[in-house]
Amino acid sequence: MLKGTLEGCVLRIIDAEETYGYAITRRLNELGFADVTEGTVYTILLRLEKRGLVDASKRPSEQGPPRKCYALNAAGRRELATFWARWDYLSSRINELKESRP
Amino acid sequence: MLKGTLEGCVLRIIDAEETYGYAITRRLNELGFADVTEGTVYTILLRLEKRGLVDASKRPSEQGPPRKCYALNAAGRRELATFWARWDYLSSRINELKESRP
DNA sequence: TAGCGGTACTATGTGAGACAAGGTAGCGTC
DNA sequence: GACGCTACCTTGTCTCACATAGTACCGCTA
Repeated sequence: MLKGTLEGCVLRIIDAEETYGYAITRRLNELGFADVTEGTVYTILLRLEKRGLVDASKRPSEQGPPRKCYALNAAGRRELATFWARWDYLSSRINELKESRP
Repeated sequence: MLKGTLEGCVLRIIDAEETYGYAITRRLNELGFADVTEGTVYTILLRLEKRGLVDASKRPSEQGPPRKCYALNAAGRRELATFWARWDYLSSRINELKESRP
């Protein structure tokens, strides 16, 4: 039902700033999604790329191997908007259920 | 990440009132979870029963076959509490991410 | 200069949850 | 007796999340 939520979060992070897998993982961890690992993020990123929601480009790094930077394109922004709509709807339904008196 | 949310909702509904699969499905639908089907609910119910979170009992129905009524037991109430804790944590993290300025 | 730790990406396999699809059956009514 | 509603269960499939493991670049230091 709420599957694809992590994917939405990744879209949001990319929307805020053009970035890359390793940094996205660190960002998610510091945002409180503690047990999200690189493997998880990279599979999401590849999926997003395959679905044509992000544009990727290689950039040299100051330290370590080159980075694969991702930017949201128009389709990605549309997807993000529908994701938030879905999220708002479902999360408020769940909160209603939680708060409702028997 | 948020998987098991539907399961939590089902636990909540049973916690509010001892009830059965068919009615739970109708309840979820009218609560706004429109595309939840009976098959989905029954698999959740069987899982809950197997995990010892609910107690089941057959009851005759006024119309139609007998109902399998479910009630939350102590373990189920504990599970529901930890589910809400998890939900509160994750949903507020996601809302923070949503509301945050780039 | 070899090794270590941090950065950075990729591939592959697994498990569980959500869902579709289909089947069985009791009961009331037209 | 066919239809429609109630009520349950089974089986298969897809995808997401996650684990695991491997490759490789770079800077530091012992």
